Parts: sequence; structure tokens; C-alpha cells
Amino acid sequence: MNELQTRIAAGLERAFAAHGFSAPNIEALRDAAQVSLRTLYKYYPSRNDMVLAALEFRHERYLEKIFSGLPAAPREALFEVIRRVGQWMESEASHGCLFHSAVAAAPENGALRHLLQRHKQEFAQRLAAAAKRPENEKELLLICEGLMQLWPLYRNEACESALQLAAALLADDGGGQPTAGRRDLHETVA
Amino acid sequence: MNELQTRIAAGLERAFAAHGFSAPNIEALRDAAQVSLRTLYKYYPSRNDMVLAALEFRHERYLEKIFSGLPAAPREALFEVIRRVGQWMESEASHGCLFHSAVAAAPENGALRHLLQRHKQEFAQRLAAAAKRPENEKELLLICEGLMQLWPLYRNEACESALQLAAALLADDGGGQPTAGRRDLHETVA
DNA sequence: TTTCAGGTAGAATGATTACTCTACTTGCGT
DNA sequence: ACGCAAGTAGAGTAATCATTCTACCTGAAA
Repeated sequence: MNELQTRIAAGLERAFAAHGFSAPNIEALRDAAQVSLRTLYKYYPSRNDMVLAALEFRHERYLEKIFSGLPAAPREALFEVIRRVGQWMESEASHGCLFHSAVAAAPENGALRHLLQRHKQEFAQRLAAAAKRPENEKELLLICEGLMQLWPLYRNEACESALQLAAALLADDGGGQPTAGRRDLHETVA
Repeated sequence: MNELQTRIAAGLERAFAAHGFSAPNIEALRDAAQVSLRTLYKYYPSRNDMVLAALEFRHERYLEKIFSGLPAAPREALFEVIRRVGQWMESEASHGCLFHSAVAAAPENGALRHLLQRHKQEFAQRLAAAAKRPENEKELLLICEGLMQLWPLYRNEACESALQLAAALLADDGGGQPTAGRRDLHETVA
């Protein structure tokens, strides 16, 4: 992964984030990457490879931005992650999560679906770890996913809703379960 | 909206749900609609109109399936909606919400974004009404959106997470708010 | 000085696509 | 019997796109 290659990936990410995954043709991608067609194809031999490269690049950038330098206190860390996701949407993803967009644009593409899965699972694990709530990994991911989907509709209010739900989840001891069948707790509740 | 027209819309919905919005070409859509090319274009004069027709059709079908014959008790109604969303994903949308997919596939399309907004807002309103929690409309929508996004990853466990969050929200009296700045409550809390 | 790895610019190709058009059929009201 | 509204079947068109190919440039190592 040399320096030119990452510069290309960064350009590709910008292009796909700005115009989605269907619209930009190769020429537009080349303009965004600021290299010649030949070089572009040298490192990423098909359009699909370009999509994957852009997403890989974004994945790293996203995790860095969300999880670096979080507060140590689990509760505060959780709220901070949610706020940062809101900021990320504001500044970089106002049309919604790029990974979901990519899969939506090419639902038969297995490599893409796999990348989405890895992206979400790594995010969920790191969030659960930061919040010291491994037993609520899925619920925490659900809140963030919901936030990202609501963002285009409600902007900042979506963020406040997510914070409220997170607070409710932390406050909840599992007391008011739907119809019996309490959540299985082989793990300790912090 | 004559009978043939709705039959075509139903076929289009099936095609887009099965293969996404990019893949199917006009010929595939015609096969799904089971009409001639000429008739297809007569009622829906461009591919974009076909997409809109499919989504309109799905919108009606979705609301019908989720909200008809709900329990009267608000708490049970809420849980039942969540379960039905899970069933809907299982049987009809295993690749994720079709409205989000459509917008993701054509993010510059204003009519599509508008339709997405209407769809989500109507769903949110009806859910909040059924759960008798108008002050939590956004939080309830967030839970369902999160559920739909998590579904492809976790299937039924996503549903249980959504139920748990809903229960936590109902149990929560707004006590444990993030960092000061309590939620503004000009509306009464039920 | 020569060589060559690695870059640029952009034309050519072949496949695909949305959409249009022509020609033909069928069922029904008068 | 006839006309016609509304359907089918499918060939034709013009544009777009991903990918490949040709020709040229440049800077540093030998």
C-alpha cells in the first residue's frame, strides 16, 4: 500500500461519498483520484475494486475518528461516541452510511456485503468495549444504526433521541421485559 | 389507477425487492410486470417512474401489514409492531429497507428522497399513536430503523434487541440524562 | 548517456441500456 | 360486419460506460 495508492483511495472515497455509488463513472473517479486512467486501473483493476478500496479507506478513517481519545468513564464514553457519530454524519455522511449505500447499490455483491458486516461488527465491538457493556453490544449498535438512518430526516434531533435511548438502556435493569422470556444473562451486568 | 396498473406496480415491487434498484434492466422489469414494453411505458413513462410506482405500492402494503389489527394496549401494540417489522424483514426485505436502498442507489433524486421522508414520517406517526407515546416519536422510529439495519446481520436477535430497547424506553422516566441539558419537555410525559 | 520503471493523455472498442417505433392481434360497442 | 381502444412482440437507435490500447513524458540509477 504505497503513498500514491492511498491518495487514490482517499479521492475515491470522496467521490463516492459525494455522489453515491452508481452515478460516478470511471472518468469522474479518475478526476477525483487525480491520476491517469492507466494508473487508476493499475492499482484497482476494476470499478468494483475501486469501491472496495474507498470503503476500506473510510473504515479506517471512521474508527479513528469515533474511538480515539475517548473518556475512560464508560457512561461518558458511550455518550461521546454517539455525539461523534452525529458529527460524522454532519460533516461527512449527510446522505447516510456509505457502507449501507454501497450494498444497496449492488446487493448481489458478496465481497461488499462481507465488508459491511466486518465494518459494523468491528464498530459494535469497540463501542461495547468503550461503554463496558459487552452484554449490550447489539443494542448499542442498534442505537447508532438508527441514529445514522434518522440523521438525514431530523439532523441534530436524531442525535438527542439516540442519547436518550442510550441513557434509558443504561438505566434499564432488564425489569420490564415484553412478554416473559427475560433476556438471558450468563454475563454479569455492570 | 386501474387494475392492470396496480398489477404492474406489484410486479415492479417484486423485481426491485429481489434484485435491488440498479441491476434490473427494463427487460427484466417487463418480465416481472408481465406486460409488453409498450404497456409498461404507457403507465410508467420512464424507469424512474417505475421505481416510484414500486415504492408507492410497497408503502401501502407495508403500513397495512404493520398497523392493521394491533392490540389496543399501547405497550403491547408497540411490541407487536416491532415483532411485525421483524417478520416483514424476514419474509419481504431480507436485504434491508427498500426505501433506503432506492435512495442509496440514486442519491441525487429529489422525488425519491421526498418519498422516503414521507414513508418514514407516516410510519413514525402511526407507531407513536399506536404506542400512545407522541413525545417519543423519534425514539420509536429510531428503534425500528435500527432493527431494519441490524436485521441482515443478526436476523432474529436484532428483533430481541429492539424489544429490549423499547422496554427500556418505556421504563425510562428521563431520569438519567447525559450531561445536564435535560430533554426539553413542553409536551406532557404520559 | 542510456535505460527503464512508472507516470500522463486520451482514442478505440465492445457491450449494455433506456427508450422509441413499426407491425400485428384481440375483444367489444354499435 | 366494422372500427377502434388497448394490448403483444420485438427490432432499431442513440448514448453511455467500463475497460484496453497506443503514444508520449520524466527523473533517477547504472
